[in-house]
Amino acid sequence: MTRIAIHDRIRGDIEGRIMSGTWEAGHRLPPEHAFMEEYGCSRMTVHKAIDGLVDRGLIERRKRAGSFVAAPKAHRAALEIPDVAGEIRGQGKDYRLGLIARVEREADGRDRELLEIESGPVLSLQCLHRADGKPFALEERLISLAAVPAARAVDFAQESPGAWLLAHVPWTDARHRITAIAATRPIAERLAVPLGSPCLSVERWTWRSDARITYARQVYPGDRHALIASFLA
Amino acid sequence: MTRIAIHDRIRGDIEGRIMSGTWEAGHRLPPEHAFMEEYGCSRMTVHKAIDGLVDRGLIERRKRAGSFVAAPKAHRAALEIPDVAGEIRGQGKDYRLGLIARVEREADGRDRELLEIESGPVLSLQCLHRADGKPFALEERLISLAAVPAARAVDFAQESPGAWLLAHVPWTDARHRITAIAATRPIAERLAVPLGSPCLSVERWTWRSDARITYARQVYPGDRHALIASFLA
DNA sequence: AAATATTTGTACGTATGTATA
DNA sequence: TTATACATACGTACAAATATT
Repeated sequence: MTRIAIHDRIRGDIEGRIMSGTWEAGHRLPPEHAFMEEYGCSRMTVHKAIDGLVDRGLIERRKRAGSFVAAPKAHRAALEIPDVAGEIRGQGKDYRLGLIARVEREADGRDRELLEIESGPVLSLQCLHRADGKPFALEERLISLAAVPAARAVDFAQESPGAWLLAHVPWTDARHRITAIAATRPIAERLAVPLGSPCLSVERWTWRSDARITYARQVYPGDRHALIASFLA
Repeated sequence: MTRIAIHDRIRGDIEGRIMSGTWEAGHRLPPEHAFMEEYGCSRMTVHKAIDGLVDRGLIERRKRAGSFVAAPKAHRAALEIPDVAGEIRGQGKDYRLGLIARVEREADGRDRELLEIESGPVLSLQCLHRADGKPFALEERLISLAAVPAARAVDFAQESPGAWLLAHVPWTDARHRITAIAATRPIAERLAVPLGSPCLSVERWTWRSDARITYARQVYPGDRHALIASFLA
């Protein structure tokens, strides 16, 4: 029983040698032929193993020259940005959604800027996510109704906009901007924190192909929330 | 001239149909045989094309059942965390490093906790990164000298600890924690911001295999700095 | 409950193209 | 210029998992 695929074993072996420091950045790997012999497999199989490492940025290939251990890049970390509802429930807490405002309108200047659209109808939402009754995050969201007409019919008092969009709208690109801000009066009141206290602001722009779908800004009380990012292989 | 690889073309075509919404989440793709005929290529080639999409999480495969468009997962974003010096220079600004404190000592209670070590010598550094003369970030760093003895000999008044470690020490894992904090008095003074003003705190723990290498905490003035994370394919 | 057919998973060996030290 | 080493693709084969009959 070939419990583990040959290419996975080769990949793992190489990865181990890189991670352990045996093969440092810039080290030239043996040519694929050498692995063929070492593992008694075909070159395709070796190639596939290395393919995986190239995808992960651990190895760079240059024709004629060979395959090399890549120089460590700047730290890249994978930041999980789950929808707020899922995050709260994942902590075993009771999630409740409060819809503060829902407005359908023609895009005004700010809407156009944030959604990068010329014109068109937008849905503007403001809501407060609560965990075990306590304010958890304040969310401001713009949805381009031209891009997502179905959003008109959704009852966002029941379903959080993030969760609904995630489930119904595929995106091709998203960009996040994370800053620390001081709580303004409306934020302080909604989140029940002192005026001016530090808050974490996470803004997200989401595209599908070249159309902006939605803009969201979530504000968390700074002392009660942290974003965790893990090393990205 | 085969300008573009067949598998890349197939992959792109499928990706397009998913992204455009033509194939929604849960949609079953035609079997690999169908693509063989459509593109007049071998199954290996089709398989490789789909492999790429599986790696990116766009498609899930089940034997006998087929390949399916995956449900969109929670957002994962790639957070670039370059070393501060590189980041400042990348913005075309003049980088200067100020070493505030450098202490070599036996690990005290807090050191042991942050580095997850029983005991041993540590190097504690505090420094201020400046961009065009203005305070940019305050860094507090602990290095386990048992794991990185070479750090003893480095002149961290010349080279930023982040850059040196990145270049000299391979890591296998890192974890980041991002929060918003209020500037304490020492922070406010070093960064030249008002006491209590919001700051972005980025903490990082770095491992090699199972040994903790270093702990770092960087504090940025909240209104002058943002972390940018892009969608992770 | 068991047999069958379908579909993906892995790997082989071969061939030819391409960039480059 | 040439030999090397990666890049792509072919066709074949059998294994593994699982819907369907």
